[in-house]
Amino acid sequence: MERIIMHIDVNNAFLSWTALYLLKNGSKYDIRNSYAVIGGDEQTRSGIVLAKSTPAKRLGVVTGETLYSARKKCRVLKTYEPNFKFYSEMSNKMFNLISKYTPDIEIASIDECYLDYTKIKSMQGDQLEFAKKLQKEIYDELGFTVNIGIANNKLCAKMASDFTKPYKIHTLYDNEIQEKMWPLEVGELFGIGKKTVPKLNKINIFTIKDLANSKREELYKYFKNQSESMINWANGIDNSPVISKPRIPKGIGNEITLDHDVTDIKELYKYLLFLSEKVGQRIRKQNKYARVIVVILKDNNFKKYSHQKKLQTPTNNNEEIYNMAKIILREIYDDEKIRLIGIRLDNLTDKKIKQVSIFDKIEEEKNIDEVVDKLNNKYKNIIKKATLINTKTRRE
DNA sequence: TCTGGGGTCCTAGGACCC
DNA sequence: TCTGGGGTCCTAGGACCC
Repeated sequence: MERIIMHIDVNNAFLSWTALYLLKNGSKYDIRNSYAVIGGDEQTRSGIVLAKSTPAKRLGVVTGETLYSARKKCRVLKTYEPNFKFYSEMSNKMFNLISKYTPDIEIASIDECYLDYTKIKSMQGDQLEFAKKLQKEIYDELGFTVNIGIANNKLCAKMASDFTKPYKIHTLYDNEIQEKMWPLEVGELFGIGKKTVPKLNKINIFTIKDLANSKREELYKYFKNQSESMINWANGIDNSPVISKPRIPKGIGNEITLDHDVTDIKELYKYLLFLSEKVGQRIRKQNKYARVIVVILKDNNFKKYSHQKKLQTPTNNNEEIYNMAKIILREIYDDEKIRLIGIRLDNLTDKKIKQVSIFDKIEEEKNIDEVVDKLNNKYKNIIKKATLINTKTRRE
């Protein structure tokens, strides 16, 4: 049977949600209608555009560019800090609202999801009418607009929801692919990023149609095993199912850009300690253990590199994470000027494989971590290790 | 006043085993 | 006169997405 899939995508999510937050807290303005962006903090060297209003977009402001560059395009630009806690509330409200209609939704990110309409069509009726109703309901109940794409698979639904914005519904059924998708530039295709576009252009592929009609053997020379799926995407072929099960994380990582370049390894240790506690807290919340610990560095030339170590015994213990991270750092650090440092826990597993010889010590430490986690949750992170008290930590 | 942070998946090369 | 090769695991890095 032919599937009917919808992709629901919040318009300018962070900016819309901050607009609502401000309105809720007494602001007279709706920043959605002014030259506004959500951006990081230039003082801590995270000054990039995370989301922009439609008027700002019209002046050429793009996501990911520096605030400095955005301001050059729009001198009256206003910037607002992100409020992830509120974003996550709004996100949950939207997914809950959509879930009323079917459990078959896949949460793809904080502001988008897929919905498998196939099974509920007989109950809910025409999909376009349903989409209109859903879109209006989200706006009436929650106050922000979404785009909805309707198609026969996830890829095309996703492409359709991106066509024109805001507050639009588009279809991209199998029989519309040539007319609606093929004329687009190849970089518009989901999965084709900014590194791949120049490579494709070089072999005379400029539109999605060019890619769809390209020769498999020719493409294989440049993209190897990737070429098969690239051609499939360009033809709108995607058989992946809507997966409604909550995603189990494959890895947990945190990284911080430092407010100045650091060359003192002892200073880097402090950040490692901070990061160990952060990822430790998160992994224990998931009830998982990590087999692999990765340390990530970025130097002042923006070169990123990482090293990892596999553990004998998986861990979720702060002290163990920290100690291993220090060992890895010592191995890779060679007096570069460090701009960013991160820790990632990978190869997650459910159970700890117990090693009797050191078991007692670990259990004891683990209990301490758990007590601290509870207190942290209760008293908003007032408990910090002594060495961290003087370490500048950044807001989310 | 230059450039975030959270992920996923893939690839290539080396080590190691049989 | 020659020195396999498949399978698997591990690691580092890259591309992509929001």
